[in-house]
Amino acid sequence: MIKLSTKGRYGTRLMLNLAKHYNDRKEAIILKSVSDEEEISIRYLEQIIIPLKISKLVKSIRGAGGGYTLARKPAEIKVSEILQALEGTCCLVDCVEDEDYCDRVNICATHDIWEKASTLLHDYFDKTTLQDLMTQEKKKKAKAKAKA
Amino acid sequence: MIKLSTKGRYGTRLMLNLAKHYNDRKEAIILKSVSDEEEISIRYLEQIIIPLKISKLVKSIRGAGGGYTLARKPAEIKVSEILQALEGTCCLVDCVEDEDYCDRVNICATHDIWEKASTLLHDYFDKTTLQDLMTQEKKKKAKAKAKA
DNA sequence: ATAATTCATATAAATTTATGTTGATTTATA
DNA sequence: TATAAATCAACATAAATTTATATGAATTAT
Repeated sequence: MIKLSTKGRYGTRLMLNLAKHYNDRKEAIILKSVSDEEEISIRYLEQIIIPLKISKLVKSIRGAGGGYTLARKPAEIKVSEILQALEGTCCLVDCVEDEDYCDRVNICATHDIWEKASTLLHDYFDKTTLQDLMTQEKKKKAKAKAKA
Repeated sequence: MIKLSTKGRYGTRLMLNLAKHYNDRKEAIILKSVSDEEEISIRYLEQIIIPLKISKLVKSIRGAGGGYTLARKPAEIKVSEILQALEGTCCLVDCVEDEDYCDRVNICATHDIWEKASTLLHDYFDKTTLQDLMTQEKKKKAKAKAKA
């Protein structure tokens, strides 16, 4: 499997969860709440949110009544930014990002297809925002409801 | 990083190497030769080639004078087949392949974007064959030579 | 017989994934 | 001002997976 790490997956769900509450009221959300709703260990979420904070995708409010909020509106946060913060890059292989990684780069045809594939992924994630995810989720829920 | 495993990377190079020699003469190629040319541990190649054999992408000839050959012409072997054999799937996340993996599938919007991204990747690798890679490599080498 | 080679398993090292612990720091609020 | 709630920080541990090497058995051409 070409693997998206749990950091990337959980981090995106974390951000989507913050996005949902961002719509309700702009209160700070505590990780415990995200942990309960998304069924992800709070200890792991604590590790995952650090790079999201460093990349200024979330803001933290310390102390009692504190928590986290999105730093920007859901429509202004791209999935590519989330993955960039968590995975470092959208590339499939090291040799795409770091040309010095392997001295075959200039003669290796496989390098080119991993690069092209990485671009396909990045372009897709770059045009998908948290707002898009919320819209999509509403659709899905309506569909699931209609089915029941 | 959305990571293509070394199995997938090395396995594709292994197949491309066999493809190159398939053109010369259709002799069996020993892994030692692939190991030398691609600078990949022969022990690791031995492990990687097993699933390729199981998926009938390569044929093995045992004993002295033996080795491996492609089971079909390079133009008839898709990169998607190689990755399928080595990675099990082209999917980015388990929940795309196995709907029972997570009970949120029907309400989770992130599932949908991983699925869409997986499809993008698969479609691309499905239209790329070993022959395409060889053509691409010739181009690259000519370019590198012209530059020098 | 011998040497070359695949085939099969075992082991080891590295990384990812996840949880646990302890405590410091900040801040709302009673 | 004391207390509780929450982030922040720095570890330590452990399970699972990936990556890689090691050893030897089985097969076959010469």
